[in-house]
Amino acid sequence: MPKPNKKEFNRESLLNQGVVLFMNQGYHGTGLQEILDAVNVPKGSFYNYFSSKEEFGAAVIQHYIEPFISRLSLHLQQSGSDALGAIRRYFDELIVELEENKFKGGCLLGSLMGEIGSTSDVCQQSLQSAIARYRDLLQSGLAQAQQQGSVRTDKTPEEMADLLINTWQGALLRMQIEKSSAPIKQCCHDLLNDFFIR
Amino acid sequence: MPKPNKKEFNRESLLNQGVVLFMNQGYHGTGLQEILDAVNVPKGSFYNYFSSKEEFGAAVIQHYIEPFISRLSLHLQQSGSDALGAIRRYFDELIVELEENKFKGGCLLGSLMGEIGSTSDVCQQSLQSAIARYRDLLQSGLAQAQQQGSVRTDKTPEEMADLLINTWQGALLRMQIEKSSAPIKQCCHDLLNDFFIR
DNA sequence: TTAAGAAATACGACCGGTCGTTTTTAATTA
DNA sequence: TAATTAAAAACGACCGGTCGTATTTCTTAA
Repeated sequence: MPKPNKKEFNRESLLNQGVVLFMNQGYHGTGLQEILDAVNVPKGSFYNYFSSKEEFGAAVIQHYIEPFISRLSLHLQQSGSDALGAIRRYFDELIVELEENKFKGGCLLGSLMGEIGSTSDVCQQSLQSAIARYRDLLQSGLAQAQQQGSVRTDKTPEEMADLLINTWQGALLRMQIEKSSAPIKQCCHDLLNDFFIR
Repeated sequence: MPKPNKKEFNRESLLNQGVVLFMNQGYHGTGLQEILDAVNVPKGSFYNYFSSKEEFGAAVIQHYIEPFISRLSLHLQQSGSDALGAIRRYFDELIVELEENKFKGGCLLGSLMGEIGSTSDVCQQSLQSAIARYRDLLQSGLAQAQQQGSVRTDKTPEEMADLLINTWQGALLRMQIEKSSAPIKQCCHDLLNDFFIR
């Protein structure tokens, strides 16, 4: 019989809900009770899944970044000779989704970097590794684009990947308080259609 | 005799401490008690100065941005025919100070945008106006630089000011978790010494 | 100038609630 | 029955905010 594996299901549900609530209300602004209620897991059971809120937060961060890496990775391997186009299409997809969400909550990584990046070592390390993985992928895409001749070669792929990530993060913050997608659109335009090509 | 004006002094002390603690621990991560203890103001007195924690947060935001506007403004009016140089020197100053602080706490605006930008209307508006004032000043500086021939003219000063602010914010977040000034240095270099000049 | 009255501020105790976590009990499995 | 896991109950600490009251400051009138 297919074991329901309720434990793994609950764990996943908690992580999913953690992403949503941490993104909308922040880490300290979200109580465990709120997360547990949303997925119908008793409070006493939480510590069967995670050893503390802090460790849970670190796990939420890793859980959050996974889909983004998968999607960007897919875009890159699909469009063989147009890596820059793949990156453009990937961010365009994100913009569409952010507009659908009415600009509620930008990027969990950005929000948590500011809120607990300096106070929680565990979460800081998780943020570091999440961003590093994301950056490495973006960097490899930009390196491809350089070889394909669509991106300037007088800057390293790493430098450009970092710049793109940082500007994107800042633009997401602006988007939230301006309630407009203009900042993120301009971010992509300025970098992907101007600065990175020469 | 010089009137002590204890009220105004206490109010200022609370705002100063609010900046420090909100920056290091976030809004929800900082209790009123902690702020009050640090400046020796009793709990019951807080609400003679501010009507709620939320309004206090909004006031802290305005209090925070003021020195930055003054400093940038001073740099701009001091260097008559080199507005771009003034902007460069202003950011270089910030970088030095951030390095001295060992990268603890980047920018209060960035942190609070992510944490409460979507949940507190009062603070969201305060963040909006603070950033708008800062952006307008930076924009006027870039416009000067354009007239002086040191900055490209095929982009509007507004667009460049927004890009610089957003990238700077993102770089500050990265700085915090990487514990390195490399992101903010690269931000200034990429924009002020490359993208903005042609 | 002074006395009296009104208003604002100072202050600590305390409110109901929620926080993250631990301990204890109940249920399940071996 | 013994061992393992789930969940309920309880824990102290702390949250933002309110209370009554004591003190100061400001306003007014004599």
